Amino acid sequence: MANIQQVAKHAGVSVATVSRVLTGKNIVTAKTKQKVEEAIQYLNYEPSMLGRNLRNSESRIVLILIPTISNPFYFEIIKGIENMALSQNYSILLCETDSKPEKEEIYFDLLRKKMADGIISMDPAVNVETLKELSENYAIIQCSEYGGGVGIPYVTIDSEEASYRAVKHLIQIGHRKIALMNSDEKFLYARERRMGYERALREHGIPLNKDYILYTQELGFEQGQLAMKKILQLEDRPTAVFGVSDLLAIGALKEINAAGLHVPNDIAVVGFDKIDFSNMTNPALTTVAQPMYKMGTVAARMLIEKIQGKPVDSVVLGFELVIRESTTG
Amino acid sequence: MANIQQVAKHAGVSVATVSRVLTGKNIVTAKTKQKVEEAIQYLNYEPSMLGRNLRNSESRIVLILIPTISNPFYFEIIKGIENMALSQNYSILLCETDSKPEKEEIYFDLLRKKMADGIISMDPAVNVETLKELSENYAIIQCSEYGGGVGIPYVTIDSEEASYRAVKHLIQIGHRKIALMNSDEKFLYARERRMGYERALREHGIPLNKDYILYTQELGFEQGQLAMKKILQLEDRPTAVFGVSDLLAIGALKEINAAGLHVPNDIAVVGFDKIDFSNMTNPALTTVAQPMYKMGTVAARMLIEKIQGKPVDSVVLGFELVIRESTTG
DNA sequence: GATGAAAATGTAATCGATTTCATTTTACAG
DNA sequence: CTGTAAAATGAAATCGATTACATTTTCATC
Repeated sequence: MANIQQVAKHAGVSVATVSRVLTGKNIVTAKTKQKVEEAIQYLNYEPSMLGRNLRNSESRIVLILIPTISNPFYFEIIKGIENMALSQNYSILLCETDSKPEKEEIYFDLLRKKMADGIISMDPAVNVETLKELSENYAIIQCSEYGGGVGIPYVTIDSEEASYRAVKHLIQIGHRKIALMNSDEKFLYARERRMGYERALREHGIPLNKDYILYTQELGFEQGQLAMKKILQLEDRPTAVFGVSDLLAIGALKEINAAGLHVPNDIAVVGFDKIDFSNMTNPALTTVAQPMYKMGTVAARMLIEKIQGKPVDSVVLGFELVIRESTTG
Repeated sequence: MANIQQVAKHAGVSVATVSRVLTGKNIVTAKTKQKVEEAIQYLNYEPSMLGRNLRNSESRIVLILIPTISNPFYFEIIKGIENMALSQNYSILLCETDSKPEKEEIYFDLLRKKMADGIISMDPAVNVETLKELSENYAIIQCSEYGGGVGIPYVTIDSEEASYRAVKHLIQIGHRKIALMNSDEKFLYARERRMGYERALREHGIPLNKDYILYTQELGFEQGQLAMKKILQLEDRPTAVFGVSDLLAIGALKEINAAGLHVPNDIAVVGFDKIDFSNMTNPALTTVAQPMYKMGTVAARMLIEKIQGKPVDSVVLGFELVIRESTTG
């Protein structure tokens, strides 16, 4: 509980000198340095971030905005962000918005009140207006999800292409009746994924069937079950389902099994994200793997550069189709 | 980017008066209050937590120590902690230790450097010595996991009784050959759960079979698969498996399915924790539900009271056995 | 209108560090 | 031994709030 004053006094030097030893930037005689270090040892001194942060006008905390902590999709990204942040002496504060503006505001306020130095937003439902406004004065990066054309740097993958490749895979193994379980198209990624889906069909001369496209409010397991229920009731039942999240696809799996049908023999299933659980289901899920860890580290680096006032450019990363039992038996 | 000085100047009052308006504690004339509020509006002023925190010698941040963010078991607890913390104007910093002392130290340092006001530890592998030492000067609560007899307040459930009830359920539906997939017994909860298992067997006159007790390094899916592989190779194959975490049980499920056996007809499975995914598997998992959200709110309240210097007592919460398809078909 | 207590406001110290600028010490050449 | 430039150190301002204490204002009462 000692402070820098007491260390200075005990070492017989000024606080400035102690500070120099602490930050290690300025030159200090080996002898005085040792005196100071002994005093630090003796008093069990730990520099207070409160004082340092005030003086430096920084908090060394970055915010990560996610809609919900329950979606494992964010795990690897968060790990990536965290490791990069930690290596630069930043701590991360995980902010669950529940896609509610009120909760979002709590965290925006943290930024305004200097409790945080920047934000990495992964919430597709984020208020883009406010975000845009904040980005004029604060460091903000969009990760994975992004609102187009607002001038906020982002890191993401090519959703359209990823979706195209997933559907193309289904077509190549013989499917022509392919359902799409999509998210609300107010989200850019949802529009892009539908476009990829349509492009694959078009390219293979498969006519678009509106009944095969379903929209869900959220990307969770229950929504997947519900959507699958509807699909199973269609007269001309699809032989394959592409869900834009693994949780949706896992919900579909469960529902198909419950109906006494077999995956992939009766219906093949493809997911999106390659969350840990996509490998634990029965059968294991074919899915699109985003480079999540990488995405996290890139986002963190971009944010820190933004905080330091450097200019940063948006980044589009690659992806990979992981073929497993739910499409190939 | 205005500070309190500028607000005071613009409103024609002293900084003390502005501060009084901000904190709302001291009495200020309606007229001056209005002047100040107008100035705040006009200058777009937001009080800096950096200044406030230094002056108040607090950071209003609490740390949550978890071994890994990938285990969904922690979700609900975290939500509980977060909501309670938020309501008291605290923010939470999620700290993944990977059960590594080095990472743990990073977060302990945050506490020592006044970057955090307290810690809720959910890491069973935490260094209890250091924790004990820290608890003399800082606010610390153990949640869910705890090292006994170190004098740090904790909130948990009665693991022995929960385990006893889970095994008793298996016995009641006719099983006598019951395997236990347990965690390393260096953890108190692992010892308690084995004791509950043994008590249930003893009470029903079932002799203990050492071969039926397996130990895993971690509580993950892969460890569950591995353990199940071993169990399937036993000469006298068990008809039921009790895993001390849902992830272990889900690993077992997958492995049983892969071996062409049926759950629960060939082998019944029981998990522990009632994570979201325990309901998404095929079949849905019978499991022990811990009151996770409640546990989180209680832990947070205890921590905040500790921070405020109040004395706090440990709490043991109830649990519930959730019977689903993996034991009853 | 004077008086005094209560209410409102202001002044200045404080929290704990960093950093600019001034001063002292060191080291080396002459 | 002296002079001087460079290196080391110190004094004090600063970051932005809160608050103890001092001072001023208000207002009921006589």
